[in-house]
Amino acid sequence: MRFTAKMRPKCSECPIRHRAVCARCDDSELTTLEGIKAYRSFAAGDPILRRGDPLTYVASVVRGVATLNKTMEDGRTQMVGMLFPSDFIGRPGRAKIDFDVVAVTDVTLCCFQRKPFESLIETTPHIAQRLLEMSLDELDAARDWMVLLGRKTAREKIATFVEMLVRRQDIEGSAGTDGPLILPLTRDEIADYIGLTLETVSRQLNAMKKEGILRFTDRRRFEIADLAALHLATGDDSEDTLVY
Amino acid sequence: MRFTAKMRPKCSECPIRHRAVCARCDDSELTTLEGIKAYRSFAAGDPILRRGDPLTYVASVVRGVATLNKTMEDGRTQMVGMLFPSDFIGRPGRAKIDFDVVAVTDVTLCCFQRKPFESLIETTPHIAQRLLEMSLDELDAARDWMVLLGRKTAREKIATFVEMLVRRQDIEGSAGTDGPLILPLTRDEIADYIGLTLETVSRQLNAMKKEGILRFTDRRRFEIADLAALHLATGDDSEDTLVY
DNA sequence: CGCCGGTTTGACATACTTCAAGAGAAGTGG
DNA sequence: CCACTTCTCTTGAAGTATGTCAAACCGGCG
Repeated sequence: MRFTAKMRPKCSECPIRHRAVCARCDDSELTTLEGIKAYRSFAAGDPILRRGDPLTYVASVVRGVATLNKTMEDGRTQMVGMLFPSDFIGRPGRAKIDFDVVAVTDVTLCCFQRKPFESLIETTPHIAQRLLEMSLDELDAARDWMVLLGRKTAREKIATFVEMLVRRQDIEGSAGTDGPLILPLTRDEIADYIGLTLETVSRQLNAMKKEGILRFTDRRRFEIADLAALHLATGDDSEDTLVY
Repeated sequence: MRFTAKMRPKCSECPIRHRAVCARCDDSELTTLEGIKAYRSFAAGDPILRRGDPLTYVASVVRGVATLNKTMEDGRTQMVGMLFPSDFIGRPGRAKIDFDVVAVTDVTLCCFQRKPFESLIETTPHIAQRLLEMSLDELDAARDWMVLLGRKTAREKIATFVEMLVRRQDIEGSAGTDGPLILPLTRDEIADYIGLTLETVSRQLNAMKKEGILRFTDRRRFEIADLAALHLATGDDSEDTLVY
C-alpha cells in the first residue's frame, strides 16, 4: 500500500470541490477540513482497504477509479460499486467495512482521519447533509443495479454498464471530454460487476461492435457509434435517463 | 389508497420507538414530531406509493410488511427491498421515488408531511444522524443482495432469503417469538425478490422441505428444522452472521 | 524474440426458464 | 352448506441463455 508524501493542496482549487462531501462547506469549514486532510496515492491494482480491516480514515476520490468488491468463500466475486472522482469511501460510525476497496487505475484520495471527521459531522450540518444526500444517491444506484443483476439479459447488462460509464466519464471530464471512452476494467472485472463470466462479456462486447453500436480503437478505448441503439439495448425506459 | 382516521398515538408507547428514525430523539423533539405525524393504514395488496408520484409525505413502518418494486417496460420486475416495522419510507430532499411501495400484509405507517420533516432534519441533528445511519445500513443490505442476485445459485438464494426472514422476524417479534415463521410473500413475489421464477422458488423450497431443513405446517407457515444446514446452504461465511 | 496477461473463439454442459397441465386452498354467491 | 370461480402452488417435460472447458490469439514488455 504505497503512497506519496502527504500533501495538502488548497481546497479552493480542488477539482471535486463542488461535488464531494465538502460540496456545501463554507470557507471556514473548508479551513477546518484542510487541517485534517492528507492526500494519498495508489497505483493501479493496489488494495486501498481490505474487508474487515480497522477503518482509520475515510476519504474522497480525487482522481482515478476504485472498485468495491465482495468475495465469497469459494472465490466467486461480485463487484458492488465503482468509485469515480468525488465519490466517498468509508462509513462514519462504523469501524469496519464489509468489502475490499481496490484501485483499478492510479488513484489519488483526499483522506480524513475517521475520528476527527466523525466529530466534524456532528458539529457541521453541511457535511452531514451532503453525506446523507450522497448515501441516498448510492442507495438509488445500488437498487438500479439490483434490477440489472436480477432481471437483465447479458446484452442488456453490457449496454447498461457502458451507458453508465459514458455518463460518469462525461461528468468527470476525467478523460478529456469527447475523446474516446475508456474501459477502466478488464473483461474479468466487468464480468464481476454485472454478474456474468468474462467470456460472455467478451462475446457481447464484440457483438455490439459488429452491429456498429460500439467502435473500438483498442481493447480498452472505444466510442459510442450509435447512442440510441445503445440505450435501446439497455432495456430501460426511454425517460429514465432524462429524469436527472 | 384507503386509510383510517388519522390518529396520533403517544410516541412514548410506540413499539418502534427505539429503532425508527426517531430513535435518538429526546422528549422535546418527540413532542415536535407528535405535532406533525399521522397514522395511516393500508390493507394487504394496497399500493402505498407509486413510482413517479409526487412524494408528499415520508413515513416509518409501524406494523406489517411493505416491499419496494421496480418494473421494466416489458413487465419483468425486481423487488429491491422489504420494509419491516421501524424501516423508513421516502427520501428527504427529493420529491419522487423511482419504485413502487406496496403493502404485502396489512400495514400501519407513521407519516410525516415531507416539507416540515425536511426542515426538522436541518434543525434536529438527532434525526439527521439516525437517518444517515439507517441509510448506510440499507446500503450495506443492498450490497449484500447484489451478491445474492449476481453470484448465488437458486438454492443459495432461497436459503439466504429464508435466513434473512428469520433474522428480521425474530427482531421484530412481529409474529410472536418462536412461533412458526411466516412467509409474507407469495412464491411469485419471492421470485421477484431473489431474481428467479416462481417455479424455481417452489422447487427449491420443496427440496429443502424434503431434506428436512424446513418444516411446513401450511403453504405460508413453517419452522426451521435445521438452522445449521440452512446457513450452510446460504453460501455465506460462517462468521458473517455473527458480525452484527 | 519469446514470454505473459488479457482476450477471443469454439464446442459442449447445465442450471434455470418456459410452457403446460393439474391440484389444493380460499373465497363467493346461490 | 355446497358448487363455482379464482388464485396460488406443484410438478413434469422441453428449450435456451449462459457457464464451463479448452485452445489459440494478440499486444506489450523484458
